[in-house]
Amino acid sequence: MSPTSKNLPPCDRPAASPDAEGLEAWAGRRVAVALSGGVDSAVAAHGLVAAGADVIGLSLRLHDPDPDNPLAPRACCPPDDLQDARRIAEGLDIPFYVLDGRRAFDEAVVRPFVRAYVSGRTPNPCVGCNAFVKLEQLHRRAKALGCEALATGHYARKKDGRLLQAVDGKKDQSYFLFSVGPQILADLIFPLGSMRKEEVREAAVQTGLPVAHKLESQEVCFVGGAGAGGFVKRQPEAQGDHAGAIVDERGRELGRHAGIMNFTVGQRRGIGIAAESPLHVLRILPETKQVVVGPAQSLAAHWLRAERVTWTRSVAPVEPFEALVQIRYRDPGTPATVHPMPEGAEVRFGQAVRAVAPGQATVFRVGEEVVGGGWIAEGGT
RNA sequence: UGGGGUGUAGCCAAGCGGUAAGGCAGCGGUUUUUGGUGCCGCCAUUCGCAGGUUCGAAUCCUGCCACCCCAA
Repeated sequence: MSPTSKNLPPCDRPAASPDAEGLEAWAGRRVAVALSGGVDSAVAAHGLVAAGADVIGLSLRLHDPDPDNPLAPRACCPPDDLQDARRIAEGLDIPFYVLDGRRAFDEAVVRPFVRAYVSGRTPNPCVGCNAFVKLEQLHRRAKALGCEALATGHYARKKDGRLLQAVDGKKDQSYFLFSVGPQILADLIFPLGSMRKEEVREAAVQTGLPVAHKLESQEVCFVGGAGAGGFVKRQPEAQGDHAGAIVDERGRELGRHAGIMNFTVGQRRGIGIAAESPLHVLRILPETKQVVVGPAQSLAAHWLRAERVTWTRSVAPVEPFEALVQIRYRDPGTPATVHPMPEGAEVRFGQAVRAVAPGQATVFRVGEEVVGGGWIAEGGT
């Protein structure tokens, strides 16, 4: 059978599947809203309140401030934001609860983040945070509170129970949601999915939300000013010597580096070696602590192997299918054939992709639907 | 101490009388709910050193120093 999207299993659509379109449908119904303290979730909450829903605001405390390692000013989900979330809830006159997600966050996000760097991979903590911490915890509480659905400020859409990209391609966050299981996905609402960021911002200003002018978050939330490398170095898992050689593709030593955790595949800056053309990190070898560098063209790859692959539909595909595959956030996607395998998948690209970085999330799309994704284990030409 | 060559920013390197290209590295900013990429900007009052010629020298002359090669 030739690989085609026809090989995807049908989607079993729950009769009461809450879709994002038409918030009016939620009038009089109880809905929880995840409030981060930022603009997006505030507008989402406002939309539901305006639609006449019985809204409950929920926030999650993910980590405590570290006085020795102050957070970057634009980090997402800092503890301070809980105060903003509360102000928003008060302004909307809705009940507001804060859950303690600190332990789950540490176990499911921070520890794996550190382990990944120590073993030469480049983690994306935001994916796991969304799926394993935020949505998991908030969804459970929402259910316990008798809510029919959980709304979030993600830029993503749902249609017939399927996870779709947001209308605003620049802000689309469906990538971060690939590992949200079908059970939770069925109960999610994305009120911002059809809005553009400017419209959201405008709506926040119009309705006088207190956080209307807050900046976009754009840093790993728990990593302080010293950056990921500095944070990792301080962790118990990272004790010991991670320094090693910087070598070219033939294995010749070109220089030394202070620690494997300061590099990621594709990286150019910070290598510190002058060459005729810019050098990029090609591979990181944790066993020998070597960082292999070479010219940009050596970053081209045609396949990757993903592990811990999950599917957004309740029936996982078993046959190969054609998809648009993203290998990093904000990657428009490259045509490829996805071969589902037990616990994983192998992806063969129709054209070269640049810098396949182990540890990063790869997401499989068919049209605008996110059908699944996994974690990059390795890639090659 | 015979001969030849080269000395320009951290590295590579153009310039060969008219007032210091470019690349790499580095630094800063921008883009971005990860990392990275990309993009923008900055980065030699000075050309191994000391004299001289000239209106004017990195470019010409003299001397010195350093390194490289050939060679016996």
